[in-house]
Amino acid sequence: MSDVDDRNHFIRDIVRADLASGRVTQVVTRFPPEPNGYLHLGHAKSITLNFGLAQETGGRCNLRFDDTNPEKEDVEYIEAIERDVRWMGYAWSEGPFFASDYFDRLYDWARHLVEAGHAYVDDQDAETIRETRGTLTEPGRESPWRNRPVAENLDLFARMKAGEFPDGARVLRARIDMASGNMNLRDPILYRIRHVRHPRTGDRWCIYPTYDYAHGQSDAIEGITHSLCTLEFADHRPLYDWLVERVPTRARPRQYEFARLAITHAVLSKRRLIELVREGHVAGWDDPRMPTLAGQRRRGVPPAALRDFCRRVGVARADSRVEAGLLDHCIREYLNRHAPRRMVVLDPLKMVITTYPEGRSETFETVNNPEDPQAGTRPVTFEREIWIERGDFMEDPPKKFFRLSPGREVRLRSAYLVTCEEVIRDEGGEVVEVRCSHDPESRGGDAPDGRRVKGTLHWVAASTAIGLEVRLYDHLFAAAVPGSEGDVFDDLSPDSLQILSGAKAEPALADTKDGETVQFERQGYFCRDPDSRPGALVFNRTVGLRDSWAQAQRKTGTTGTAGRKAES
RNA sequence: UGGGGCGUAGCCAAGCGGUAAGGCAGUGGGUUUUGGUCCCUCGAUCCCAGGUUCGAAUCCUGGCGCCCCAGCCA
Repeated sequence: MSDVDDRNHFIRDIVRADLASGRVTQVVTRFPPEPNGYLHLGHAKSITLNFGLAQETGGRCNLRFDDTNPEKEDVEYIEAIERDVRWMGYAWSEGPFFASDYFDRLYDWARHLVEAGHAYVDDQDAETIRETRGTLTEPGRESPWRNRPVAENLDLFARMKAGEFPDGARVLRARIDMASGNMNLRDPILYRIRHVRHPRTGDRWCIYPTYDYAHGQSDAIEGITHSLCTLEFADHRPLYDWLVERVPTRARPRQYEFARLAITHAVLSKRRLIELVREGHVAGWDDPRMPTLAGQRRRGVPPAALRDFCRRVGVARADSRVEAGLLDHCIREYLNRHAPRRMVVLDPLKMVITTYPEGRSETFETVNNPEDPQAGTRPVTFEREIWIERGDFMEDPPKKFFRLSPGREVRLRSAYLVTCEEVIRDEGGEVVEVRCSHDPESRGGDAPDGRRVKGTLHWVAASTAIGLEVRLYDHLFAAAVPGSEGDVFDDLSPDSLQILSGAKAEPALADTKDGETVQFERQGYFCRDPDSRPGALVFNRTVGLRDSWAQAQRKTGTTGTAGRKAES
């Protein structure tokens, strides 16, 4: 994993060429979210691209809210977005900016367009405008108001602004070409009347600029050099250029489009995400199963892993869908080197070491992270009664199962080699306890005679164990491409959340803070959830460890071990 | 039958006329007090068909397939 992005993509080529040719002396990009929803993985790609490009070229990147449609926008989103961008590891030196900061200038520039005969006030209603726009194969028809005198247009536009007309009564349109093959050039609407209170400008305005008009001009105002957006805006580029060339500015921002991010087993459209939240399919915007940045944060995904993911995904113009497994890989790679190890038993089975004296206990210094010597060690208490993972014991094991089974010797991590001598069951035949003998010579986990055991188990001393709730999350959608065969919600996975309430952990786990991610040895990475309270910890599974044993079992059709799901 | 894009290995993605990078997934093997990590191992002639060229994934022509556009959303 590396934040140094050495791989190339076409936008970086363009940026470097512009710098080399002197077209620009400094790269200025912007990340322009509309505050009408939470940021998600798709935005992470854009954030990484925009801020990353500015960072690596010594330029700057503005956070700019595209708040031109007060009907859908809300301050709640503004705060969430700022928090998420910061969490991704990026900062803006000035601002944040808002398109609404430019409403006055935008209005003046619109008057300028009118004066030059490039825009006019159209009295037609929405329906008429739609009908006269033509179709994909037929040209549109010009509005009867298209050739209105400049003075009249100016007057009407001023009165629109003054609030003299009701919503939808008139619009300001660019005067381009009703017969263009590009629908965006068929006299696109620049301003519409909306008597709606704006989150930031309040009631000062009742006319609001459309995206097409506001975006490019805001770019010009901010001195943006490279305006990066997704593919569906490619058709808007001619309009983007048309406007910026006719408005009184010397700035010449250029728009470049790249393919938006799509991921398997997930849905990334704002509309879908809002439905998931509103209809209660998830616990909220920050549900760990959500592809929102808030959700990923709560899931325990490190921002560095997300940046790495975006880097690996690349930037191109081909529509694509990345496998969710790539994100998992990035998360594991980062956490493997950074997350301290702890022993936690998710599905406890009691083990009594019959040869170990009752009442006695001892402490072992255990390494916190074999990948990071700096992480140090911690003491772990061992005693006669401990908890082991139920799935680590099988009375009648399949071939190559090298965990515990009758007569078999395994290692208890950092402690002793133990051999299963007896199995205790309840009336129902359920195994409730396994009894083992231990080899006192194997203190620490190695036998002095050099004999080897194939299995190493994690365990937790019974008397000092702390209980906790563990939430095992899996893909929200079972289908790789949700909705590809019907309704999206039919593809919601029934197994996306499994709650384990009886897990047992070594005491050191209590020393974590909310949001901290640790590795539960042999199981996966887990992040302490803010729902945690003293004595009632809650951990979310961020991602499971790779599990070649479970994978092999799946392949041979054998039932996998309980509580283990690596999932790709 | 309009306009704009895209098509390189299961999934991403380099390549910009000189004889197919890399990552993920998968395979086989080694190391291992996490069946984790780590280390080796194995895969494509580039949507198709013609053409230009000593030579083409890269240029030309013609097909085929997929995506986007008819919001006073962004």
